[in-house]
Amino acid sequence: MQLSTIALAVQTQTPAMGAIGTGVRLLSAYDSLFREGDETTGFYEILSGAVRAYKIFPDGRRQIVAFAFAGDIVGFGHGETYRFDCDALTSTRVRMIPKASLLRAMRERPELGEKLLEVAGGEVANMQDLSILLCRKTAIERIASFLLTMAGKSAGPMVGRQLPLPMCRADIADYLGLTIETVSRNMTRLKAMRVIDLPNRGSFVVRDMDRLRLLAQCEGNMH
Amino acid sequence: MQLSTIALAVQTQTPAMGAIGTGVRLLSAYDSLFREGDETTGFYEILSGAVRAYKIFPDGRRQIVAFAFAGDIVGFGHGETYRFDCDALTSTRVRMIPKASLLRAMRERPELGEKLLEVAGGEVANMQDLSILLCRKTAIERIASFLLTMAGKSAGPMVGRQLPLPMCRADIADYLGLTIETVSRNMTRLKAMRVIDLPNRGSFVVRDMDRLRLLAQCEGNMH
DNA sequence: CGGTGTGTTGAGGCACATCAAGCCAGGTGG
DNA sequence: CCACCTGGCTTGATGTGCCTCAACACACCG
Repeated sequence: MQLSTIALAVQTQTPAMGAIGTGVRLLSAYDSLFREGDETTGFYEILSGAVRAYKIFPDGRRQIVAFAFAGDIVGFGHGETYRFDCDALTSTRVRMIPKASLLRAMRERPELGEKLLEVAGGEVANMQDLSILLCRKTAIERIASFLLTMAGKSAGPMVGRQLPLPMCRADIADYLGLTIETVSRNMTRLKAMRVIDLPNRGSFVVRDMDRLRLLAQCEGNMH
Repeated sequence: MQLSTIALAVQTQTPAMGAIGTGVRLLSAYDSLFREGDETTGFYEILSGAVRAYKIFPDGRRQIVAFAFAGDIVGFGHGETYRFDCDALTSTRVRMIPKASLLRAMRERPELGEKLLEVAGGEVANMQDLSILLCRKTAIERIASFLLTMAGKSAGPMVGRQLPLPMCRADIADYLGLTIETVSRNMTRLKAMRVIDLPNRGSFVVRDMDRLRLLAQCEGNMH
């Protein structure tokens, strides 16, 4: 299943991490990046595609903790071993940044440490938003918020254009703390309200950004 | 498990931090440490007492993001300005660590940066656990988890002894994403089950640690 | 063509929210 | 010392949003 991880020893240059990263890996859909309990060998910078990070409970419940897209870095927030599973949603390229070399680079360039602290801070902020979303918002508010952030992820105009939605309903449900049925119902509800359109699997269109924002902001229809 | 988001493993006695801190402030109950939007002047080490960090929404809803106790450090995960309000639960002493001096120290001793990065990572992890708690657990599971972490916070034996519970029901409710009524009902339910005891306001006793653990682990009574 | 996996739609139940009293300890003033 | 108030907590009755269970629609594939 997840054997096709071809390691390419390519030195790609991105502004983010410069010359630190070395190995680039190519993942197919649902290939694993790392598993809960694995030793944390390093961080991964997503070059293209998308991944999901999640935890599975003994009783089968699953919580997707984050989606990450091109430009994001995953692997933070773990100690000696990874605390979550992480795998690709679609065909994905990642660059591995070994922990050791990151620490070495940090010794040489302390400003890098500051930068990383900032990144970590942003991550914390995201998680706080997620917590709020999960316990203070209704189903339709959660979906609206989710679609809004998904729209924000892709470059270019956000309205009236097909935007990628690379994850399946089950992934969305497990991220938002809902069931697939509730996700489906509220998506069609948003479609009926002419706020979004669902032309096909794997993409969506924002038709009325203002109302989408309104719904996401908890102001929408809480009577 | 998921409590001290802002709270971290940096110990008071660490020589690293020791010489950095300067001003000590004394707060009474509900005195503010900082407010959302304030410029981040620095971090605070809790010397004694306890604080809560929270966000208030335009519609009045409140989400407590973390509680922090003696030995914890708050103020991480913010950019130029603080991302949430923070104030004391009880009489509390804090030591302020100015941001500038921390950055200076980081340049001189890069290993400090590592430590802080670890700390930030732990914070992210805690927030992820909180997300899981908020959307995958039932009311009684949330309360059990909460009491378990509260028990873990205080030194000494955890069973059969009065443990401090410095926050009111409303604080617990806003942390766990429940109402005060639901918190109250499930606390008395745990008491009726002889898992805990509630001798008086501001404290609780663990009577059956195994069952408390079981309940917290999502295994408890999910039919 | 049936088989499978993903998404949609419908009916009914349950956990938690909401609304509303009532309880109890601490404080204050007569 | 008691009457009264206040705020935090508990308990009860009722409503509702989401879950559960179940069937169906549809695309894809051998």
